[in-house]
Amino acid sequence: MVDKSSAERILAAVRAIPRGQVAAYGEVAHRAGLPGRARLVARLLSENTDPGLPWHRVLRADGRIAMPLGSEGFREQSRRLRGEGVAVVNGRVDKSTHGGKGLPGIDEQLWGPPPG
DNA sequence: CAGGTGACTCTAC
DNA sequence: GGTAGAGCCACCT
Repeated sequence: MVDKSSAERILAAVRAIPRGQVAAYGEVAHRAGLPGRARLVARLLSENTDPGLPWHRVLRADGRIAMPLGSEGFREQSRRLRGEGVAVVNGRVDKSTHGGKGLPGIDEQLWGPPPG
């Protein structure tokens, strides 16, 4: 793995996000080996058309969905997240209730520094 | 080459 | 908890 295209690394990092978990644009970019390219991640997701890509697991740094409430993409993202057991409240991912299912803490799984 | 834009992020108030 | 400003990178006009 020397250097595939930045896009491929980013897409790989997004696909690497476990089901029921979420990651921030900057976090994904960092994992992809592209620190500071959060905007590049956003642009890729906007251009991406792969239905198998868990793009809905990518949120902003504050846990907010990176789209206006009521927007088509917003509803799609929130719906998919809920389908995975992730609670979405007011356009924001609830990392406290876990949906009341006893799911692992999202913030402790992926929001902190990446595991070694 | 300069200026504007965006599914971003950080710091300061 | 919020808003405002600046920094950031890739792309378009």
